[in-house]
Amino acid sequence: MRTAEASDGRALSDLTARARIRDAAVGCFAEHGFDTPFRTIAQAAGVSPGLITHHFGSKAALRAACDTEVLQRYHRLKTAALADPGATLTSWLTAPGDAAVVTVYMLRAVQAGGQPARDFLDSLTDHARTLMADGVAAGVIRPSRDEEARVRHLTHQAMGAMLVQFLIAPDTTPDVFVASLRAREQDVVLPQLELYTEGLLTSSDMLDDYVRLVAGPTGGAPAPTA
Amino acid sequence: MRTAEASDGRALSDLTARARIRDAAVGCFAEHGFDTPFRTIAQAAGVSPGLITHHFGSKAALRAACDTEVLQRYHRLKTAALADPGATLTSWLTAPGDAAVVTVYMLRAVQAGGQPARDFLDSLTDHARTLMADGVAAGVIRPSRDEEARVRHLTHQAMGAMLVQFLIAPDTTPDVFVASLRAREQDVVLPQLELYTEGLLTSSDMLDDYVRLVAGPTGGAPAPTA
DNA sequence: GTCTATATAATGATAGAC
DNA sequence: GTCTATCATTATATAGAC
Repeated sequence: MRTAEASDGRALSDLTARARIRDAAVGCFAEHGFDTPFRTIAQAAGVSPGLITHHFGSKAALRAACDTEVLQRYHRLKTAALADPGATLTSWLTAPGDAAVVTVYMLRAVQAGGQPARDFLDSLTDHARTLMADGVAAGVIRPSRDEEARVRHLTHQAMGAMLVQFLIAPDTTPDVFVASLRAREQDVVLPQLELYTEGLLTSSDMLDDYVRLVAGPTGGAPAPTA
Repeated sequence: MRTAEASDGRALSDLTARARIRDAAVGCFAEHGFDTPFRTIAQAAGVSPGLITHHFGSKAALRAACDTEVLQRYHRLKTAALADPGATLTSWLTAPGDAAVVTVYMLRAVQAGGQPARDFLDSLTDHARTLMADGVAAGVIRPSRDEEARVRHLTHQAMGAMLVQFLIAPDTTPDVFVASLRAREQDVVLPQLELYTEGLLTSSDMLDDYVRLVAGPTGGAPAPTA
């Protein structure tokens, strides 16, 4: 008899052992990193270490299963947040509980690099692309000469700044980390709002020169009028 | 007979064995990460693995010696670049050779987190602080309501974006990585110049609200007039 | 100072009993 | 399906010969 595999609610303790191991691994990976030994994961799942290998075959396969699980949770949280107009991107990414685990897991995946890092960053970029396009369409965000380059760069920049905050923070639980992010909010929101509102440079000479030099001869997009 | 310990020029092959091991470790750590086994480092240094333990005692001590060495190289490169008015910060960070090793080593140190990450980021922030203050004094950079928060945030953001580029790039040598950074320059310079020149938002409402809400009651710095 | 050989510890993966 | 016991690998650190 197989119980439902937590297609939505989750948190039920009567799951398939495979699902329980996977969820325990997601939690351990978020909390202690991907080098967490099988013994720790098995203990968290309430099973023996050998059973992990029995169900997943190898550590790489377990990691892959956790990656897809976290990506699914991310998309669930994303659609739930899009339905709530009051939630900003950083507000729900730093919510405690499941969102905190997803956020820290993604940070650790980016930290570890490789294809999983690219996959998670692509998902975040997809998210930012729609938000950015909506903002431009609504007139609250200035258009760019290269929208795709901008959304990628801003996503990498935002994720990178968050990753740096994570890397210099002491080792804690996901909930404690996102709480520290919110606590230090004033240190980042003011500079960020200044930058997004007023820019950094007093003159547009550097941008003008660059556009004339690089984007000009190749027939780049015309300068936005907004 | 002890030869000079490479106080400046370096690259001499007649160094103390300890220095040769340290330099080999710096190169291996930059190229293959801090998990490089002793065998690889010993082979690169032309010594036996046991000699590493004999000279440094433990792997943590070797790592610490490499950290201070790289920090010294960074400061040497920094002062050399400050003497050259034509060099920008990213231009000499992405120069091939010794600068590339220093850059990638620092990226890997930040990736690994902990106290070394904080130390390297502090040095980079110190560097940015003077550049930013000079720019504000020269009138090319807008003043901020909180200069210290801005310099920290912008440094973390810039380093974070570079780190993300590094983490999603395929494993290569430091020289190849910084070359790829320069090759992809147009993907990041245009969005960055747009952001630094024009900002992102069309309205200053969010900033005004935030300043009134948070910085106002606590007697924050007045809005810059530039 | 330097090397060879070894001790020790930890981990992922395997084999077989229940 | 699950567990216990074991294997094989890897890496750091140590001991002692030269």
